[in-house]
Amino acid sequence: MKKITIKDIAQKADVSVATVSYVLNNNRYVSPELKSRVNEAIAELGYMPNAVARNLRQSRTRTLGLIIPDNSNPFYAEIAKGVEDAGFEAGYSVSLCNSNGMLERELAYVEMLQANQVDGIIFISTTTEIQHIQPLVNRGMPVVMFYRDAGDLNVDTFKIDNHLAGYLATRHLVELGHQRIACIRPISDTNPSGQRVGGYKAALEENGLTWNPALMPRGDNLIVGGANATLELLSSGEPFTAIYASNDAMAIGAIRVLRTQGFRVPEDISIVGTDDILLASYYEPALTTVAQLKQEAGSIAVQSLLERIDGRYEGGARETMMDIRLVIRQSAIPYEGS
Amino acid sequence: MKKITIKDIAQKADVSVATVSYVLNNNRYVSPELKSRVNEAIAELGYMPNAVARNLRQSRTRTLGLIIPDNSNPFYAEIAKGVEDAGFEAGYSVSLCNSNGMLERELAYVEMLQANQVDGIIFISTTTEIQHIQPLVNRGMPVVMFYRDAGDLNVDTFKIDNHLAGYLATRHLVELGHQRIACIRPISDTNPSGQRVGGYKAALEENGLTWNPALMPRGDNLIVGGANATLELLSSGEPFTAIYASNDAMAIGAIRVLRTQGFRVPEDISIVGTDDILLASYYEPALTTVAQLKQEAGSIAVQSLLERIDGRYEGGARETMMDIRLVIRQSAIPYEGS
DNA sequence: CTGTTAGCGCTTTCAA
DNA sequence: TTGAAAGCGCTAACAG
Repeated sequence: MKKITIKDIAQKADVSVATVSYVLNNNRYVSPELKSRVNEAIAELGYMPNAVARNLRQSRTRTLGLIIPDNSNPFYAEIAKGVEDAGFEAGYSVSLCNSNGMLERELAYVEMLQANQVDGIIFISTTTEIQHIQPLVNRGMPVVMFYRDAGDLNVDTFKIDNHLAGYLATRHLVELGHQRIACIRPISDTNPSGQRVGGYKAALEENGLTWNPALMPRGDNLIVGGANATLELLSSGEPFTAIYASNDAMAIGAIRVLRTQGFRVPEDISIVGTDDILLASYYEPALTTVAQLKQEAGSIAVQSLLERIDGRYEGGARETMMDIRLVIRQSAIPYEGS
Repeated sequence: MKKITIKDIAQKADVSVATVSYVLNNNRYVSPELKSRVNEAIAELGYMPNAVARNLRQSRTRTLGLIIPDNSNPFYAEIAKGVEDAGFEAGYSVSLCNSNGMLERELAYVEMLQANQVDGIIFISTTTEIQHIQPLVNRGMPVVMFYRDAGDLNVDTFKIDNHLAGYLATRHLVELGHQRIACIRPISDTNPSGQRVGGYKAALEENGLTWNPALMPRGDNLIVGGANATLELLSSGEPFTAIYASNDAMAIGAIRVLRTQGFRVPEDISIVGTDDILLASYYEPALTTVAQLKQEAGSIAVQSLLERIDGRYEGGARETMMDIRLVIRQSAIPYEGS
């Protein structure tokens, strides 16, 4: 089966290849007469344009690279979906690249995407230090990056407003009537989960409540960490009716301990987490938490990227805080007084 | 920043572009002398080959198209991951295409992938009738397809052996000592879930047990369907100690009903499902079920596709039954006699 | 209003 | 052992 090219169409329609191209792209006046001859030929021969040739000629591919740790992780899957969807709307293909947490593989993909002349790259890097993408950016490749600092690179970054997350969760508990709200927090105050504690404090203060270090035990960012912190909290003797957990894993650890210690959740103690991990919606009780709008974030990232690709934005690095939202499930209920 | 091409390298190294190409691809003898001059020039100028130009010249792109309903559905996500991984190993990019269950969008992607000259397409179509890919195949595009009949198309198909699924699940229950094993099945015996019933019967017969229509109620392929069927089962008065549910949704419906009726699972009644849906592992008790090896299936699909792409296979349509595996969790335990 | 033609950057045949 | 040169299929000056 011989491959049909624009040349065959030109011949069949008895026009120049230029005219065929113009008909195809509808970017120059072509008389109805010729236009219909061309279209007929196209239909008859079943012609399909070759985008590779066009890409070479135009030096753009309408393809985006998406580098993520693992598309089978539902978290990244959501973002990927947002990217794919926004890409499709804009007429772009997206090339799926899982780094599997390996820097080496990430680098291999960066190279591959560059070779393939993708128009832009969306990046969820497996490393904190992102200097390895400097050459990319220097060559003028539009890049957007999730969850990382741009440093001195001219890339747009998308982050979550951790302060706001802590604030939204805590405010929810306050609005439910809770006054003694504990906070289970990570060892460090500087990591993402740690930054949420600031929002917790702010929400309390805004509502005339004070925060009390005795109600703010620390633990690892894990289920066990949440469990240990909760044990500490209980043994402190300080009364409380609700807990804000700075991430969902710790929230689940807290629920487990409370249960073993004879408390009911949410009847005795309400809990709000943060992150909306997969387990959150399946847990019993389903966890009220603060979720990131992942799919939307993916779409917005594409918009930013396209602005750079299309030259609609030519400034320096931009930082976007991604939308988050309180997801109300069953682990927090109104405080009934005592 | 001017773009560096093979020509610049040739000039700098004072050799022909041909020689540069040969060094790059290592496919012709080049004297060490020239080779090192070329490599130096490449390093100095920071040259990166342009795959688009190469693709045009070679009329192949080392790119695979992956059309699936939705990459954020964990089931497809797993398959996608297998595809991406096998693709990466083989030096192929994969273009992610979600049809979102819309035929229109699926068709748009088919067109897009063809235009982009992908070397092959992996397909999980949103429709049962797949005649719309006929033109694709006729043009010689290698295609593999999941869960669909090839009909008269020359495409490789990947399916699950439903009979085997029912067999494995039931045999597990038999091996646990259960003798009175009910089966919750769908309305129709011809859909995938229905075909599993044959395996159920076979496993029973193979072990000298007989199947009894009174123990085989039907319901919709949904949680409610499983619930209703279980109610019917209980009201039949026939004794049983285990249930094989022809899909996980029905299994969960069954568990819910058994609980409300005062039975414990698995202490009183053991249950095995099929599919390994997401909920299966998070459910309480975690569901023992028959799972498809999704990631592996994705990888194998790529292998088949590559065989066609590389011309290592030139025959007609091939049909592959995908591996499945019994996943033992907590919903089925040994029968303790009575 | 339409056609001619020079490339895009690379591979690969052919010739030396 | 190397180089010259003809395209791959298309776009977009430029010319008429």
